[in-house]
Amino acid sequence: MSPTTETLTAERILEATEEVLRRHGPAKATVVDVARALGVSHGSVYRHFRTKAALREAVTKRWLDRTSQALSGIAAEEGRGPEARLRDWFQGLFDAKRRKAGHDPELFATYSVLTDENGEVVGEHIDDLTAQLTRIVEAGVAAGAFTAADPAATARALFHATGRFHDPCHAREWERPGVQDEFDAVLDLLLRGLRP
Amino acid sequence: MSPTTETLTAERILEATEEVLRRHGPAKATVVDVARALGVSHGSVYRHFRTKAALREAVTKRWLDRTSQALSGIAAEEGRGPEARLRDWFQGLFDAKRRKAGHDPELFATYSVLTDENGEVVGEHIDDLTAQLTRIVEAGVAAGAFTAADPAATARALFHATGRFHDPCHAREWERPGVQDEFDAVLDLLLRGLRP
DNA sequence: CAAGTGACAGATATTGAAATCTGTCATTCG
DNA sequence: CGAATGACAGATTTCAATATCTGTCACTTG
Repeated sequence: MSPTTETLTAERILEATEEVLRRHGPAKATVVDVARALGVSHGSVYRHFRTKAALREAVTKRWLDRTSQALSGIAAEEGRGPEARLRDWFQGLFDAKRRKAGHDPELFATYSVLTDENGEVVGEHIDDLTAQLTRIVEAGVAAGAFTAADPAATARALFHATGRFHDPCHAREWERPGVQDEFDAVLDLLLRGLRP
Repeated sequence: MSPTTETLTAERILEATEEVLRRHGPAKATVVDVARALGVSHGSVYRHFRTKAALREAVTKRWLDRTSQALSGIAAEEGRGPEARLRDWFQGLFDAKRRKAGHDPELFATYSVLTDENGEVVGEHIDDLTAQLTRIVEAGVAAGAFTAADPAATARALFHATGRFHDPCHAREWERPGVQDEFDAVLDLLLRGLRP
């Protein structure tokens, strides 16, 4: 509480962990490094996170939450037609991923490792995204622009069918010329399939 | 040429290499192992394959060719409607992959490593598969069952949209309950999109 | 007494020397 | 003479010793 000593919070630890991951990469980032970065003993870190795995999981969750928040804006846009909204949402997802992967490949690789080891958290994130998608599909059905017996199932199918354009395991292919055309072709086909 | 000594052919080397890969895995399979398995010096192997990478590439190609051959039968089936043919083809692809991944995960992992390091060969294999798909789409268009301005582009879009059900990087998810439903949902959506 | 520490045991990672492998080529073998 | 060999240099991998890390906990500190 003194002016020079900030209290050690979970939030501060997460920030320091992100920084350590950015600097050292996922393989060499240690709890000791995090503690060093904060100027505390590693025992203090364990007071806030039971294990190293829990710490990494929390960082992963934070990162994924940030991404899905960015997209929720498009999902909520009420002004445009359902087709345009759906297209924009997927384009927004694709652009965000591609930008991250292209701009700082090492950091992207770091988070790919983290997501690989935290299937549970990733699953929740995907549930989050498909919930956003479901809302768009439902709005489309309500407006008579889409047909979907089970909007949630349809949303999941849309998400799976576009995996090539947002799943990290395809990141290498996002830089190839023509990916945007491939994306458009897939989305055209899917949107045709949604029409009544 | 003597009864006990077979001549050393590329074919025999490829067979021995597959066996060594099966036994030792991709990381520990060496050219020396292959030569030992054949009872020759490793120099002889280099007479048929310029490098270890070329040898592994040839094995990869053989394996991929076997898989695409198995599918070409369905692609050629003239008796059934285009929708059923398309569905069967993708179901055949999915089943084949899932069976391999589930039955011998280690061997599947071995070939996943091989395909990762041989992007070129994999690309040709995918061209092969999309060519089969293109034929099915074209037949559907000719029969008036499908609409597709550019059948080859549509075939590629179909292949991309179903990646989750044949791309090795999703192999972990193939054992989950409900995958078949997800597959059906995606295929339903795509088939709807193909209809005139 | 709540927040933080640091010594400790067992697990994991690093390191550098030794072993093995890759790819070449002059030589042998049939 | 063409196919096969095995010794070789440089690159890569293995292995065991050494160092570091993880997670705990009795203890200190403000």
